[in-house]
Amino acid sequence: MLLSTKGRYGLKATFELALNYGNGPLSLKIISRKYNISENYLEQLLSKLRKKGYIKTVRGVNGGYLLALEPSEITVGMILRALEGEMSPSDCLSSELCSRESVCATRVVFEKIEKSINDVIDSTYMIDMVNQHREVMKEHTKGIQEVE
Amino acid sequence: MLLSTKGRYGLKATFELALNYGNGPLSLKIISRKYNISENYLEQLLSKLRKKGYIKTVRGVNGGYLLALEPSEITVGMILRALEGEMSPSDCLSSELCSRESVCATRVVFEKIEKSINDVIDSTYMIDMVNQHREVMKEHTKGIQEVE
DNA sequence: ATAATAGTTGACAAATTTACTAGGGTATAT
DNA sequence: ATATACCCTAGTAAATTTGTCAACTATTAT
Repeated sequence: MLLSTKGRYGLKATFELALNYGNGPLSLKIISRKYNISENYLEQLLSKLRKKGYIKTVRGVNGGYLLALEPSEITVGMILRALEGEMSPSDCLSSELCSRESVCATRVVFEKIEKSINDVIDSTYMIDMVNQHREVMKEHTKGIQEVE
Repeated sequence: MLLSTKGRYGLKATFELALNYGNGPLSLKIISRKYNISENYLEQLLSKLRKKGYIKTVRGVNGGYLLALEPSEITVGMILRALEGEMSPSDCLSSELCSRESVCATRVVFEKIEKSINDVIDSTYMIDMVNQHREVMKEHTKGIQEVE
């Protein structure tokens, strides 16, 4: 029931872009080094997000990636679904494989789980993550020297 | 982000035992045929549940599996965790790998997702599934002949 | 113009997990 | 005794995950 690295890496990278929002493009190299993620692998993930229109790129010297929308317009759910597909605990919710829709007791449970996950990821925006992070950082550096 | 068949099959089988609660053991053969699950595979799953003390067995002729607890004492979470491990969307929540606990913004998101999943699965008992199922069946058979 | 930087694409492969299968062993009702 | 049913371990084929690699294309500072 884990998210794969796709969703986890992709969310971290998108958060990083949100942190940097307004300061020009951030290169793949910088992001991948900061989070210790394979450059080429992360590239594939960001490519998917670009195709969805959540991020955009600037090529050439000093190029890199930027959010294509404001941090208040991008949800965790948008990112995770782009990279992981539907956040559903069971195939039988999305496909037509389940023949006993009206009767299946486990289906009802899976629907509840799915709904609870979606409630969280669709109500959490990049801006929320940024604000929360800055709040924590403020606490954290009260008297502590920290290199991020 | 799918549950594997372990969790799905195991939950279905446990639900079946809950439906049958009070009526003696139910054999592996009957359960696996009803849900179209490999007999040997399901056996391995039920073995884990037995070791956890959620179900018990009767060997020999007319033997089979029974709930070891009442349907009101067994949660969906108990079954899923026994078969899938912790229902956590990210390793960094359970392991010590994550070095930036206090600062990691994605961690906060994963914690929220995990909590929402746990809220659902720990508050849904076998008896709830049975009651819900019987309710649906009652509706469903109003004027319809159905063979379950 | 061109060197440096950066993104794009597609093939490929190691590692891991999943979903079984096989087969011998043990207990029990008849 | 024996048919039935659970118990246990090992193996394994397929799928998925998690990358890696290499060649290519595009942009821009100089």
